[in-house]
Amino acid sequence: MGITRRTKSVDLLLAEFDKEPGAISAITLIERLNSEINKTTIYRVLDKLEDDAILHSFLDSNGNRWYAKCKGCSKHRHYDVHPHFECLVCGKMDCLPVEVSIPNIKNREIESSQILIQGKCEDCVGLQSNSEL
Amino acid sequence: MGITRRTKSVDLLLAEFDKEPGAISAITLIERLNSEINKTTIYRVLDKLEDDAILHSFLDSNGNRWYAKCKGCSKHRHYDVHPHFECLVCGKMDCLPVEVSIPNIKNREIESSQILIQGKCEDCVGLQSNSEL
DNA sequence: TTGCTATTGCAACACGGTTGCATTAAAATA
DNA sequence: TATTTTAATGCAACCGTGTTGCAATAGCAA
Repeated sequence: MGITRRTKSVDLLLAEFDKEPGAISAITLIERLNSEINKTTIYRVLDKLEDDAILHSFLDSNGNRWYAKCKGCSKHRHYDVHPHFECLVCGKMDCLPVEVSIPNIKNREIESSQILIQGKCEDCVGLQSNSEL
Repeated sequence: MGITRRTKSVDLLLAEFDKEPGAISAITLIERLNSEINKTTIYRVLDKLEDDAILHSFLDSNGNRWYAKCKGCSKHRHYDVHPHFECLVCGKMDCLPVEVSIPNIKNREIESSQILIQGKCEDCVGLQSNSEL
């Protein structure tokens, strides 16, 4: 069941995703908004925004959940075949506008798939790390 | 730091992976072995077996960790580009002997990637579900 | 303005995993 | 074989992310 009432919590959470082009972790949202919204509420609203296909979520390599705005996710089916990219230098996470094709696998039926890529993002790929100096 | 002494815990854990062709979750191992090994020890031994590239680990869609025997993982680098397949019917998890190629992404440097595919496994793909009857 | 009920905050809990520390037991050495 | 060293273990207590139950609050339709 999705969102039926426009509340302060919904507005505040959506505002965070308007500020930020990439994904935001649930933990970060709780840190940023804890003076204004209770964490239980944050989890509940995120859940509903995902039901409504306004956000989609995925896990990072630590098992923590991240949320990002849906682009082209329908209410009935999430087309989340795009990979998520985690920058190991700055920690930024974003949705890659690429499609990775999962090959058909003999005798198996694929329902969904998640791809997490880790490396250096555009901002960090040029930078020299301390250990390389 | 990997394993330096052959202990009961190491033997018991390795025996579990000899019984089972697929992956086993940490939770399952704790359930199965809790009368013989303390859970702290289980986590510690799994960690070391991973350091030694005897096992590799990955997360499922709930953020729970699974372990599987390494085939072709070197001590220095894990070649875990193979996807992991989670059967949504029977819960079985296994390593797919396929390589999925991650395309190069402009201005980014890829260090590693994880692919989790969900669907029906070989044993469950033919079965009729109750809702379809 | 009233009434219905979705939403919220709070406290307590669930659960996978970790830490610190005293004890035990591999295995190297004598 | 007996001794010594120290890796490995068990235990209790803890940590962090997320959930639940319930009473209070606040959208919003009538």
